[in-house]
Amino acid sequence: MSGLTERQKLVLALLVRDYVERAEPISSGRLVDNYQLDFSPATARNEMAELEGAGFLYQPYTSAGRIPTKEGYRYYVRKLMGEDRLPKHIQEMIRHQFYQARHDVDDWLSLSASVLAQHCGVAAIVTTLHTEEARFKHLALLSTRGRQVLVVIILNSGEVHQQTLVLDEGLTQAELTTMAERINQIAAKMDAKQLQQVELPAGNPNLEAIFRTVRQTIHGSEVVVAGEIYRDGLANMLSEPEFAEPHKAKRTLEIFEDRAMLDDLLTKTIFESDSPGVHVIIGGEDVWERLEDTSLILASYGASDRTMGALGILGPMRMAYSRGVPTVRFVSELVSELISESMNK
Amino acid sequence: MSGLTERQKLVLALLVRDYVERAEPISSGRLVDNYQLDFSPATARNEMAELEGAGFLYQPYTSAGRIPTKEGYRYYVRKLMGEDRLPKHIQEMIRHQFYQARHDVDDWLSLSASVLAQHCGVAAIVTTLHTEEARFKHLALLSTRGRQVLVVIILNSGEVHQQTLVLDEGLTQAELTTMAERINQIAAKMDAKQLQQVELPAGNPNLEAIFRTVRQTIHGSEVVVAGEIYRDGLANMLSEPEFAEPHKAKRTLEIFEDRAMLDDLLTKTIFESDSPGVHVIIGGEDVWERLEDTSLILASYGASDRTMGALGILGPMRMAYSRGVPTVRFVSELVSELISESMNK
DNA sequence: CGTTAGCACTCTCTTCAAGAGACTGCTAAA
DNA sequence: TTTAGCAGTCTCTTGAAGAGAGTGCTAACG
Repeated sequence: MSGLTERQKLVLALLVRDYVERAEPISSGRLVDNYQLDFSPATARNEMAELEGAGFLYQPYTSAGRIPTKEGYRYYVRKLMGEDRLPKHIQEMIRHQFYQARHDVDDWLSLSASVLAQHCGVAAIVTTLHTEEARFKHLALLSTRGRQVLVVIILNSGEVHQQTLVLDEGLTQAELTTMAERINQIAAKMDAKQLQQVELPAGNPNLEAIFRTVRQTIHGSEVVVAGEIYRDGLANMLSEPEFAEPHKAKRTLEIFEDRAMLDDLLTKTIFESDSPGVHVIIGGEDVWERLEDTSLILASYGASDRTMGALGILGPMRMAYSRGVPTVRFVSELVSELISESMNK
Repeated sequence: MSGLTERQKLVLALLVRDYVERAEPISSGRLVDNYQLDFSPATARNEMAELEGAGFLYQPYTSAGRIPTKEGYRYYVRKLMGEDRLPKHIQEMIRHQFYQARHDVDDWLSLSASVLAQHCGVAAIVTTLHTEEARFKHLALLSTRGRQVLVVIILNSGEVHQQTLVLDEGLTQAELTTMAERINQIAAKMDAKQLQQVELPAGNPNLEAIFRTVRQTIHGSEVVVAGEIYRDGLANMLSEPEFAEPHKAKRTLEIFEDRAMLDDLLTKTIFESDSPGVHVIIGGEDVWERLEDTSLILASYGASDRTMGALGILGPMRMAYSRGVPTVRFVSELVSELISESMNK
């Protein structure tokens, strides 16, 4: 589907780069001038019209320059940006900052936030994680065929467990729904220990069987929960022109303050994704509505293969991805390295 | 010096109240109307002119309404505001929020921040404190008379210790300065333990005597250091019209992110002040330049007589002091109470 | 056929002037 | 001492005009 010509890719890449820097719609003339392209503004205009058709650019109004769309940024990050390492001298600078700190995980983490904020000019987040016993949230019972029942259990984390069960006697869907309702009330928010202590009315083998399933599911489960959150660089963001309107700034700050939101975000991207490395979330990826104009660059850190938390940056969609991605990657690797070392001692 | 007539006080109080609510210059007509005063706008104008002369009000331009000055707010808070308790039903609401939380100091503190932010509509800060061993920062030696020398030692906290010492033999100021210089280099940033391990060149009784003084000073000293900082309600602030200009919002956010600044602020107001209770810092009290347009309401909390930290709110100078002061007081008392109880168990 | 110069057209942004509106300070009367 | 009345001041809004920036289209060019 990558039906873009090389020149179109070039135009898109340069336009994103230029727009990130200037925060103003980029015109054909400017682009050709600024990057000494060997074709004329008219040609650039044609390509830009093409890119607009493909959904990568838009004009704020007829006859203004172009601005990348969400899709434009995504294409840029995935295919055009390249995977540069952070320049050596910056790596050294950051290493130095870490070596000067006290040798203590807490310090490294809060330093990470500060370093990320400083080097990327946006807001930074670092979270620690720990696992917590799972709690029961919701149960649904679905009759499938004969005495077979599909048991769906939802944990407080949102995690879903499914299991089929064969009951002693067939029950109608209505009866199953009533029973599920009952269990939902009894077991609301309980953890494994509390569930163990529930005394069921005797003489209902179906109820007992289902409840046993619930107990087993919760018992074996752990839920990843964010612990501490370190934040830094909020003030940076307010320098960005996109936050000139206070209500936009407010929205972004609310995201930044909303632990539940951040937890969800980090869990979903870092822990439920199978691809390792740096994750870039552009404009909420059409999942998180509130992140409409916001982007994040996230990575996990930890000792060897054990993930201990997530770190990254948060900024306007017009963000220097080509700087942010290598920086986040480098810091996450550095912190992981430091933690591993300190654990081997 | 309180040379204001009763009516002037009334006008000032109402004007502050009204301005806090409306965030616009208040005119004589509006004031009389809104509060059904039994004198005419013309009279109000005369009083306002008087109050302007006294430095409590100003006009943003000729023939606009009036706005309170820093001094206006201070007078209001000190003399006019009254010392209302928080209304019973709000007290109950807040208590409820606390009783629903887990019974754990960390939770109480982060909850405090959230409650303060919510009820006062501004940003909230809660800090924990712990004492830490003092470290050496700087030494100055001043020759006073004959063999008498004034030893001035500065700790890392900024705390200053003075002591006079009588040396074996008189030294010139130049010699003293050199010696101080030498010690400053050797002992930089050392704590008591490190100072103990320093081996001095033998045969210099003066040096030894002075160094002994340094050791003793540092040894007995502890320094109060802020630990965790809980913040909440940042987003609230951006709703205030004073933060419509991004650079102002940025300045305030920078304060909020600047741990060193907050430490200094809290230490100076809460711990070096002798008056207990709630402290109101209006417009930086001409000490902290960066707090120019900002006000804080702070109080300490802790079990019985042991201060464990500080909490309070931070907002624009146009802040609802009459709501903030009782709220901060109540929350600080409530947290103290909860902590005391939990320690007695 | 792709590329490009030229140009008409569109839309925003700035500037300026005029007028409305909001308050004040002053004067003179109550 | 208080207050009605009023001239004067300053801001804010509105509208129109003009400059500026940039595009899309057309037609010419290699």
